[in-house]
Amino acid sequence: MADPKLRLDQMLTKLREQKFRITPQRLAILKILAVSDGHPSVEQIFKQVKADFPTTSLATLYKTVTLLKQLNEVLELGFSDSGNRYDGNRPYPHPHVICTVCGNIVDPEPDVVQDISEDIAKQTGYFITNQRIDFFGICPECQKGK
Amino acid sequence: MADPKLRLDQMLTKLREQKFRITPQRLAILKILAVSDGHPSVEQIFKQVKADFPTTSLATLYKTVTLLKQLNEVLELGFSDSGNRYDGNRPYPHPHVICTVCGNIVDPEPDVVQDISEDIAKQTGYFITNQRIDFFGICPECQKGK
DNA sequence: CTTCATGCAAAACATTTGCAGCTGG
DNA sequence: CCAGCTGCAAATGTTTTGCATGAAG
Repeated sequence: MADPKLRLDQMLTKLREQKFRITPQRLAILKILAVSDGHPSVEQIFKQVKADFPTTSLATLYKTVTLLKQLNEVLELGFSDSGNRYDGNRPYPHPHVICTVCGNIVDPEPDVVQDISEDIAKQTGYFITNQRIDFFGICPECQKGK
Repeated sequence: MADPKLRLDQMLTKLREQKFRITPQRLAILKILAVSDGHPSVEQIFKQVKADFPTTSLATLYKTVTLLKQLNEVLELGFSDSGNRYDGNRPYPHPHVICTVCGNIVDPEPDVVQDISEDIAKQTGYFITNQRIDFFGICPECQKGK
């Protein structure tokens, strides 16, 4: 995992470069996304943000996350059947392994996944811009619980 | 692509085996999912279904799709930022290539993607049950249109 | 006939938006 | 200062649900 402090600085720099304001609300959100421990949901981020800066609203959280997505400073994992999850620590596409029982999400070592975008592009004629690779299963903890 | 007539028969057999009723509404939905041309959305399926059996309601469509998902006779591609898409022709996990402009979805040849589930399982300790591999990009048609 | 399926309308959710007022730089 | 940000509340869009009616087997 990238150093959270470094990531926070990178995000702040990006905002300043593009003349976006650093508000206390945004700072509180950035701090949590820089760590992104366990790939939090909006609701989880919201809870933590309120501990840091209590008057933050959900709308602001959504707006900030949308902004960071546009700046490519946060990776959104969209799920149609539950809240989306966020990774601000590694904001580039990478595979995820998701527990279908407790919802925990971990990153496997990247080297097990070869990048086949080029093969796909050659074969389909698509100009590939992004990818999403998810594995679903049951984490070691939840296997024990059976 | 699997033969649509064969797929329809397979689905009907599965329903009968499990004592689910074959209603005209279900039959109309199954016919469309057996082809699944272009991986239709609920709205697209709904439009086609109504052409075949006009009194079908959206609720019934959703209920039927939910049933077929449980029977593993349709694959749902969930997207958090737009309607879900469905594939009843190949109802097992396989990679998809999605145009971010027009929404078209195609299946690449499966052989370009090696299955790394086992490596992932070994490395993370997760018991892997499912996977989802999506490539996003711009299809040949939409590239022309630029 | 009896049980299951349908269709309507209302509910449930996550997310987005409009806008008046506030505030960072 | 004042453009951009916040927070509230209302709107949105998709999917689910409760329940009375209808039809499959």
